[in-house]
Amino acid sequence: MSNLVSVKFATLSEDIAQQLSRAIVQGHIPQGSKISEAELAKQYGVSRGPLREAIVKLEGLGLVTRTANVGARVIELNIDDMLETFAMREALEGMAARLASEKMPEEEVTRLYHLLDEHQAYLDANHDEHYVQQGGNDDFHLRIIHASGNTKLIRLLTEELYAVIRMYRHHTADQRRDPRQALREHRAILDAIANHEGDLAELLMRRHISRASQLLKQAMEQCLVKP
Amino acid sequence: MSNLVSVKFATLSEDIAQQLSRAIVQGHIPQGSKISEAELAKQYGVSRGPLREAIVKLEGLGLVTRTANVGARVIELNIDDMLETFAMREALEGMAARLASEKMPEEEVTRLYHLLDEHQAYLDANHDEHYVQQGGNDDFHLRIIHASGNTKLIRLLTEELYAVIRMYRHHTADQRRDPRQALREHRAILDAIANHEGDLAELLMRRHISRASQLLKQAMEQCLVKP
DNA sequence: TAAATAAAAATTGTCGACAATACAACTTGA
DNA sequence: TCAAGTTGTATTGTCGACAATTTTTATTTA
Repeated sequence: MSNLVSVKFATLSEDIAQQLSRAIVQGHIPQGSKISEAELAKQYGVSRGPLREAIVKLEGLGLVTRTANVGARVIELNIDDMLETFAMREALEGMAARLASEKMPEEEVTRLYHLLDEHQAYLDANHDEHYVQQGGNDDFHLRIIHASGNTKLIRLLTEELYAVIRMYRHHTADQRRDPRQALREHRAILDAIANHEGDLAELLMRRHISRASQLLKQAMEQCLVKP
Repeated sequence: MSNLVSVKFATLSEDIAQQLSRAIVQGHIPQGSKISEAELAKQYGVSRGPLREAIVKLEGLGLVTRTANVGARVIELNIDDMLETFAMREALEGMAARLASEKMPEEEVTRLYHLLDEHQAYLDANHDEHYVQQGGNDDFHLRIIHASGNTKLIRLLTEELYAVIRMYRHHTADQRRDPRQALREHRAILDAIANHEGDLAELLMRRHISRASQLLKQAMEQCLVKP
């Protein structure tokens, strides 16, 4: 009986999985900590069955690691793992950008240009304070991913990889020291997509993500924000 | 109490997940069929608990889809899904080839050349009958993937994506009509890796996989081998 | 006959209890 | 004192039973 709102899902298991995922991503359950079934079950007011099922799902998402007869632990963030994750993200989002440049409808291109204009305006108004776009519908990357039209790719990126990616964002200090640069890169990517230049869109997206991973790496080297 | 050998895993859940996975990939449990918890539990001689856990894992692997209060169904293979899967595979294995060209040790390069020679000899001896390399240690692709050194990439490709990919291989007729062409492509990829030409290795791997998906598509259009 | 409703059966979701395993503390013997 | 073995406790793995939901079947009505 802990968390604020318990959005009612169809089953307890889904509900718990969702809550646990958020708790881990946002650091309420610290990295490397042990997941005690009995404890969490009592905490969330359910029996161990659904909770266990939720943990198995989290293992599939890569948020926890499980060992037989020992239990589950929250993953620990480190630079090597981050680089690995971002290498995969580079490959997959690059492909998404390529596909998007073939399939994105004109209206969505227009809407995305408007979105970038809004971001620009935000930066102008807020003294370059970087905008947070964590998974909302106004996240440029998510829009590109969805425009790829590849449902499997969408699922993998948005439901699996992004859980870990958000975790890295949450646990490291504000790494975007030059949000205008990121915005310029977004605009270049969108230009390529608008012109249906798949190769270029992929290239630019990969560079963009590669650069982000380097920035994140630097941020992690300086200080890993401990929960 | 059905399957031939029940390799003893640490937990029943792992054991069942493994067996179910094989049964689905090999078509012993037909596509689109319903997974009845009670029935399978009796069949494998376990209670519904571990079996349920196994099903949740299979859902994570994308082998079954689950809907609340209704149950799990084996996925149904179709061309669109196949193309989606192979698009992801193209992106990820392309990245793997790129990384492998940076990290693969000389000895492994030599061993892989020998492996390709063996394949060549096999084709010469067996009248171009295509060699089956389903997930064994002599699978060229798996060796490249492992040489990438990216553990997350390895896990995703070998444990998740390849389950579905093997399923497509199993359920479609012999699609490789020109195994020598595939071998030539493998050799070209390995050449690029040996020369540490990451860009080229990635490009060639992507072309290779793209070509394979086109062949598979043609095979599926002609006849989907029903179980 | 067909559609709509209600009862029944089957299946999934959840729970509490027991068994098996792992880890810690303690004892024993050299 | 230290190593090995033993016991005890805590945690996970598994099970069978009950509750909730869906699907099927039977019944009623237009």
